[in-house]
Amino acid sequence: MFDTLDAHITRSIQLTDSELAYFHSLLRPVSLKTKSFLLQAGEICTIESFVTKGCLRKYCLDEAGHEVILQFAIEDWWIADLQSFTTQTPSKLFIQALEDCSLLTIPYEAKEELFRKIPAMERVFRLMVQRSQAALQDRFVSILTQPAEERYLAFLKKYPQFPLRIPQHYIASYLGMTPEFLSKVRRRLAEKNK
Amino acid sequence: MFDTLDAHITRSIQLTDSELAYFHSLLRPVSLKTKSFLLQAGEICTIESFVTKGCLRKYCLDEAGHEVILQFAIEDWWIADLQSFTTQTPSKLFIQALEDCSLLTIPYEAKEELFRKIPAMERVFRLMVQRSQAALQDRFVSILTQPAEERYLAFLKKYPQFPLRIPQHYIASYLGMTPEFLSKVRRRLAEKNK
DNA sequence: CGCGACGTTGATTTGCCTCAACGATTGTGG
DNA sequence: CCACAATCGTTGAGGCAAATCAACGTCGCG
Repeated sequence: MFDTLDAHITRSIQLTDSELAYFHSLLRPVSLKTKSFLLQAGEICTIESFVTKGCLRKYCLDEAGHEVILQFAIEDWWIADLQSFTTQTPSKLFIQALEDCSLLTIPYEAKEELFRKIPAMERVFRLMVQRSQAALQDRFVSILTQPAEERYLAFLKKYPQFPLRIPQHYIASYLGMTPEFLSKVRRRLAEKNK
Repeated sequence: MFDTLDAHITRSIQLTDSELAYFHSLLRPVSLKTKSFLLQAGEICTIESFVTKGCLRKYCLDEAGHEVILQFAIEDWWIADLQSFTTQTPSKLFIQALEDCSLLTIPYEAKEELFRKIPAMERVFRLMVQRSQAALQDRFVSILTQPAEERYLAFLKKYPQFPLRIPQHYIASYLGMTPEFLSKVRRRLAEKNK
């Protein structure tokens, strides 16, 4: 159960077996049914979650009520509203299961205790945030510079497995376009390849 | 010279005087003339810089050669291409002085040594990245959901001092619109307020 | 079976871009 | 210290990518 998570960590730092066991002792397994929410706007994000099975989406709503999807998370990804988690203030985001999920979660206080006992773990999480920052920056630039069709093709190339398990209108939202337009983009691509 | 930087750090962790002195010993002051580059695409980002005086911009170029401004940095901000810095691989970004600047820089190896000697410093930088991540996420959402006029008004409210020292076409790029269009947005706003 | 979720299609609209031209200001080398 | 170029902001005409709105077909599921 902890294997891929441990591999994840030991890529950044070395831990002794007892340190690893201590880390495991802080984690709480959680199951989540399709469409149920791990977090809703207004709540404080009390846990960070590592996905061992299933698929989730993190999104926010604009004033008009439109969803903007900020992240998908599948197996071996972490998901949380770090802003709310770190400051322990109400979130503006939703985290929802798109499939039945199994998670390993760590509560806020446990994570702080982990950092006190094993300061090197700060490094693991720092590098994690840096990677997600880099990914967000790439998306930011692509939205500003690439037309919808190129964004969709790049998405297919980077995450070929996602369209197999994620409804198309969520992918449209992730790519910053309407579901109708993504449908038209796909038709144009299909006609090209005839 | 170190005052605001120290205040910055002690907001996240407590350091002894000797730890602080050690940290200072790792920093190198750098001066930068207007329009000169701290980093150019293709180079490896070897330093992280804390701005004690002046103003810089960080940007990338798309295939068509258009600039996309990712960050402005003024006094008391850090600036670097973290992606390139962390992996020590060639950057795709430019960092350029918009005014004559004074910086406190820390080289890659010195930062690693700092983390080895004072692991708690990982926390300082983790929290820094988290804050910049949150800021980028807000910009991301605003570009996807707000029209140009609202983005500009929100920018003025958040950074009222920036238009006084940053050329307008750079602000347009930061807000994800053309300089021509920002000019038209401003005219419409001026006419409203008559 | 009936309903909701999902994807598609077409008609219309629009926010923003592109391109081109033009003043105003700055700064810099002769 | 002036002249000229570069930088910067503005304006207008025209075009386009993508949004909006509305209707419809198809699944899968309770």
